[in-house]
Amino acid sequence: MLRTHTCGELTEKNIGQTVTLCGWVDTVRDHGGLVFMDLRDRYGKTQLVRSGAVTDYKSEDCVQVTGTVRARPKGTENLKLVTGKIEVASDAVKVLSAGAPLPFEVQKSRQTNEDLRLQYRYLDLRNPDVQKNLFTRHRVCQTIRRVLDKRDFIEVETPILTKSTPEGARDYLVPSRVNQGEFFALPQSPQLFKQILMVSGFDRYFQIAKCFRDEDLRADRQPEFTQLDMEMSFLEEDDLFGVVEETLKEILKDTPGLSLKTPFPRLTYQEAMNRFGSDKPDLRFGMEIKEVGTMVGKSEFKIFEDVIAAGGGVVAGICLSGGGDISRKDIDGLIEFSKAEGASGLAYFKVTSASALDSPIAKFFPAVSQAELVNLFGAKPGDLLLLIADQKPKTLKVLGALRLHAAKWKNIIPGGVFNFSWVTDFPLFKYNEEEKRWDSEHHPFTAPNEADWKKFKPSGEFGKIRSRAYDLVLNGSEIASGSVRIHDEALQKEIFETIGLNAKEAAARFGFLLKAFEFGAPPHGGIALGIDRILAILLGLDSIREVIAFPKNQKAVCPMTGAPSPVSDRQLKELGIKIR
RNA sequence: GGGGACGUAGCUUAGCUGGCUUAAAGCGCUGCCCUGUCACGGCAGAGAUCGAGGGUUCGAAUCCCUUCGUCCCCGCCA
Repeated sequence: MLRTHTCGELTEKNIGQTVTLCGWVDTVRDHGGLVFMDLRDRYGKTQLVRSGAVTDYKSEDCVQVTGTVRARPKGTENLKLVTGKIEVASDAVKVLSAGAPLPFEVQKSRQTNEDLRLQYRYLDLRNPDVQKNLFTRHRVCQTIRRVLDKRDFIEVETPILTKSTPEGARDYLVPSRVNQGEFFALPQSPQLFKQILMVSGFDRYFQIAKCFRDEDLRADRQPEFTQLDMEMSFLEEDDLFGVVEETLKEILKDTPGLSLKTPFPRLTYQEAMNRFGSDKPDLRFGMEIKEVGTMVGKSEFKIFEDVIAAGGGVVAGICLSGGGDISRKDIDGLIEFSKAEGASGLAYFKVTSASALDSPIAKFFPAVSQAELVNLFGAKPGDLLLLIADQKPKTLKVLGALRLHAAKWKNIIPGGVFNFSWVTDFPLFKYNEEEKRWDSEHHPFTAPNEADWKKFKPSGEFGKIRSRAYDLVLNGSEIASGSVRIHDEALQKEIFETIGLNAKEAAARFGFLLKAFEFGAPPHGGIALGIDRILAILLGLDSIREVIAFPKNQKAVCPMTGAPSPVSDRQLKELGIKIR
């Protein structure tokens, strides 16, 4: 009887059986008439086939082998690369589809020029190492659906062709043929639809949703990406954090050898900025920022004195463990880096003893101050102190960047660690210098911290108002962002007024949402998790392109299909569009 | 829009302070040899207008300018 197997399914139990195997030829070895091949299935598993004298096939041909499973002869059974103890002695090898000469070796595609990989993505994806990423992605999505279904979430598809609401990122626009001169936009996120679903009473919604943003690309940013979008009614932050933590815990269970402690630690935005100079702090290592203002304020170093005297200025720094042996050239590199980040300079001190510093500017600091500095940072001889003096926000930002830069350079960030944390209490607004007005930091439907709103709104101190927005951070990457929303019509109007959106404009953009809110909107909130980013980090990959089947390159072009591409005049005419 | 890196056989790279290069190596490819190999081994061979264009020079893969392509970062990403 004929039985069909994939390579990975065959074991010693199959010895004696006649099987048909289909797959791709991984390698062929010819030993003077005795020919062996490794046949590869879709899991990247290979099976050794002893194929007699048949040689009219080669690497990456798609073949069908019929033969008998049998034990390997003594001395050849302990092999690493193929199923060790058995082999298939073929009676017939049929080439189902011959492979053309290869542009690169499939097994080594990860070492190949990425442009070529993407151009021949189908071959790149034959590489088991690359294929594994998509299998993991599938597994993660199944886990998400299982966990959320069990928790009574319902997955709802929202439109891909939708309304342009030009805020935030640029929209991808789609011209309408039926309504010439009018455009759909591809969704930047299902944000408004999921809030409307709350109004409809689906109080637990999720969607594994494609989102589109027409902005410049990065290793962790593609024009189309996937997010796990969620929204819940009648929730408090803790409810949502719990669901997300449970989901991630289950996801990490799929990855052997990893465990996850919940609940995740929480930091406020202010804390994150003060301690790490970032709203997405990498907590895998210390090197926290310390403000040193008062003790160096007593120094005779004029630059520091002036900054502090100016008001709003601070002196703060970090301690680079073991950085004391830094060369003059590398110091210059750090100074240049700091300046590129906006600092006017960088002060550095090599720690020479438990109480003494070595630096071109050390002479301006009395021995007491030097000892205090060493003490403050808990520095050891051989460490390097890096200080920035400027207005507080800029100082923190530069030190945050410097902290990451120096840690990467010194290779002190541990690998194989997954460090999740919540960052809460983001500011509600940020000041737009160009437009001379306040903008929403997150989006205009984000609920303010109630106490802050009451306290600072009347006095117009909008910058001090915290919001109920939160981010989830993994190893220094923002992997999720969400908020408790506004469900009160009057409050929503006040927010619009604050960001300079009059009733008419608000109605034109979000009228459908505001209208929906008139009919009994429940308190609600939600979050969106970047699936691509999470996968890339969990799999230890540098780019989300590795976890996307058919990604775009840095110029937002698909090297395989050549998209985007010009269209015919006829198509344009039908759409009523003229190209300049 | 700005800063940086890279571009040399099908692939990965070396050479690049100008001439010892008739551009080198590994992998892959082709042919021959080998009956237990699995990163097989041995022998032989094909394969490169050094991304493109221009310039400097007696002489350019190498220096200069322009241009194209890819990647990383800043800006941008509510």
